[in-house]
Amino acid sequence: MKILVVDDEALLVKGIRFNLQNEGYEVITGSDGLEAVRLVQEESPDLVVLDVMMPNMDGLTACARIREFSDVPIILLTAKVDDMDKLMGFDHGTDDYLTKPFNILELKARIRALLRRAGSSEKKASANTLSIGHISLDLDGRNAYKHGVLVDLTAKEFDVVEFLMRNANRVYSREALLDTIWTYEYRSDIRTVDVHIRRLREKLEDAPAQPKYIMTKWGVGYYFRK
Amino acid sequence: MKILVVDDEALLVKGIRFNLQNEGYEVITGSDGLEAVRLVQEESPDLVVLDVMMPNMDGLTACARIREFSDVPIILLTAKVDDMDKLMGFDHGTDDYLTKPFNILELKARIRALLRRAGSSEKKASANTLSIGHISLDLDGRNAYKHGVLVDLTAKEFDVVEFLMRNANRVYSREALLDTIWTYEYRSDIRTVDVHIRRLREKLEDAPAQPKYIMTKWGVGYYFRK
DNA sequence: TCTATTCTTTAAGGTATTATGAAAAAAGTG
DNA sequence: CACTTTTTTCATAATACCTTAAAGAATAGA
Repeated sequence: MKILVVDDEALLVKGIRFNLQNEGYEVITGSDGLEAVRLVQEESPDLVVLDVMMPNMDGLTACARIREFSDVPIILLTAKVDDMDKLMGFDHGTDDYLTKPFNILELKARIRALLRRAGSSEKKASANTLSIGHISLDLDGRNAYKHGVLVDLTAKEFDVVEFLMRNANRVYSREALLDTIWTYEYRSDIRTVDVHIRRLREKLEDAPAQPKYIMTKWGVGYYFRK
Repeated sequence: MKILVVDDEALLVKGIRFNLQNEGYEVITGSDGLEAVRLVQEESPDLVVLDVMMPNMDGLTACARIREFSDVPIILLTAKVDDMDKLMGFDHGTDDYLTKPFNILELKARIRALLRRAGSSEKKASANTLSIGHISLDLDGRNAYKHGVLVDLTAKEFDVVEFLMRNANRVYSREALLDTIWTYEYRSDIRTVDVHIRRLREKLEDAPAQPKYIMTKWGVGYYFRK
């Protein structure tokens, strides 16, 4: 799966590329609207991530231009909430949009959803779950189950446990977790992670004080034990 | 891989150079911000390590200047925690930063990570392990295995055994170990190393009193026998 | 064998890190 | 705008870890 990412913030593009490549996607990048149109023509990617605010040609115009010859799925990134208004009113052929700052997990989720939808003619919607021990996640419904019993997790709690389960047995520092699960430009109190871990243990572990899955690696960080 | 290290503390630069060269990197050095910018232009290194506090031109300015013509990965070294605030905005084009004093292992790890990320177009995250005899390390999870059985190591224990295994058959004095694995400017009791070695033997050797891997070189230091 | 030196082991105190409780701040909702 | 829920922050308690010190064991050299 080839994904085109176009934004004039080089650092952001770099971060997105890194994350998507880790996910197994092929990533090509550009930095303005004209380039976006050209790259869609030349590379025919499977999906496009496009910033609204860009030099030369803005994302909305680029989007419309692309639609003249392709119906590749397009995700727009908007910086200001004001931009949303424009998006809502006009039909530029956008398939989805994301307001900055967003977290990488969210972008990944949307990309997965769009790609699945695009190729849904052949693919069956397989029950999308992730289970380790007595804990399992329903990724579509964003529900968690403990011993098969539904447990109510908040959005962030789900993000945290999903990330840890996807990368079970791998230790992540609080900093690393903040960087990937929280919004990419925000650095909040490091202890926030501890509190989320505690809530998850309360909700998912049989004995929260002696966790069997949501583990602490002393002096390093947290991990989900498989 | 060519790495540029710029810091006005000659001793620190020397230490870093020594360590990176041991790792197989080509190292060039400078001592102030102006020199940093010049050397990036002239030598086009693959990565830059830059101190924030320097004569002539500070690291942040140098970083921004370099970004005008190059997107080489840059790691900033900051002495005071106050400096961190400035970095937090990171519009300087920094890719990573490290607070002094740091230990060499951490710097190496960050360099490895950045280089991998920079050239990640080819590489995929492979199971990252290190095995000698019946002892193996899972570098991602920071777990150790003895005869394939998980053994719980503390953060420092893991650092020590990882270092020794990476440099198997090579003897290190206690001083050398303190310098590389502990923070570089700190000199704690020399016996601390002994205690860590003992714990490692307890956890990893079949017969801790007759070690087969974690060896003593009498009158010199310790090494991991391959 | 004896002595000096170096290494191993033990145990305890201090330090740094994590867990917990509670409450403020922020984000949704109707 | 009031109300609920979620997220973040902060303070304190609990605890794992690291370091230190000191005594005992092993080694090398005389």
